Amino acid sequence: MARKQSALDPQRLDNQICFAVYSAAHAFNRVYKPLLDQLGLTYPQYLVMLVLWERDDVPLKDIGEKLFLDSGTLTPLLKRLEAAHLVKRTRSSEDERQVLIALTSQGHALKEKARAVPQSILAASDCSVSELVAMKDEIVALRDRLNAVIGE
Amino acid sequence: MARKQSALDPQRLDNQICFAVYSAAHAFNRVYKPLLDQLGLTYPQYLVMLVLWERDDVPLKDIGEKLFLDSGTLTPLLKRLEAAHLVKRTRSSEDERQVLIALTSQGHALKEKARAVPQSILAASDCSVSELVAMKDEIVALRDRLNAVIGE
DNA sequence: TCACATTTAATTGTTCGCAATTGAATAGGC
DNA sequence: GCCTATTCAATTGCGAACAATTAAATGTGA
Repeated sequence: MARKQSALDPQRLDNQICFAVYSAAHAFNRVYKPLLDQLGLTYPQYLVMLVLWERDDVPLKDIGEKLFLDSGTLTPLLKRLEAAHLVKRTRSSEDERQVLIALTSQGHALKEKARAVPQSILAASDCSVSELVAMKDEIVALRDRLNAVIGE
Repeated sequence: MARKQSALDPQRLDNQICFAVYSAAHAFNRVYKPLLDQLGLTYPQYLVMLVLWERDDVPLKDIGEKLFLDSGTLTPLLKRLEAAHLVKRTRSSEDERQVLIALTSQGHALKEKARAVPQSILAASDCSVSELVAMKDEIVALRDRLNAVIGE
């Protein structure tokens, strides 16, 4: 039974959860794009803004830990957000190694304009909130198990 | 009840399924990295090889449709695979617009070396196969709904 | 046949994402 | 205090990812 075998073949593209996650991430990105264009943000920039809207004046390192990104990604990204007058970067006076990221008034104001984004995404998902929450929790749990393996 | 409110706030990072998917994709990538380094492949290159191991001598366009990638991504990627002697790119004689991608003998041979990869990923997932299959199917269904919205 | 639209890859420019390195600031042991 | 290790951000280089454009081949309708 060739069909049954291919349905179990772990080397088949369609059987790989990783490709499912990878392609879903790209699909989300394409849905977000037109929404975020109106805000003048890319998706990773939007993630940084979400972090800052929750807590302002945060070290770069903390943003990196929340988003699983390092300074090689964040430094140029934050410079672009600064060039767009959404954040300010200042060295901490207590610890000169740290760079603190603070919202500007424009950065604060953008939160209101961004309020409609999650609703649009929910609509595009065509799925109940409870289903999405359940999926999200499963995916987060899987991600955390994977990250635990890396940390070894 | 501040806690309950934040647990429902759709503008909070932790409540966004998209971030769950995005960060899980990166976590997978980090688990794959050391495995694929041994094969001399990046993850997107590995995906292309998976497609070719299923069916050889495929137009670039077909690879793009399977992986949801366009020529802007695939053309340079395939040139790198060609430089690594894993594939050959030739113009179709029936339709000169198309570029056909064929495995070299080295490209074929790599399939055997790659056989251990899915098992390592499964182990890192620390999860039963049936659970992973169920999650995969849910994520694929979500992805397809998102892609349907984009196509409108 | 000829004009026009469509399809397909390639190219250009911008932004991520990360490994590896560098350099400055801080912490800890002596 | 002094030497060393650690921490943190920035930098460099490479490989995606994608929008927008270009160019060539093919298809289609008058």
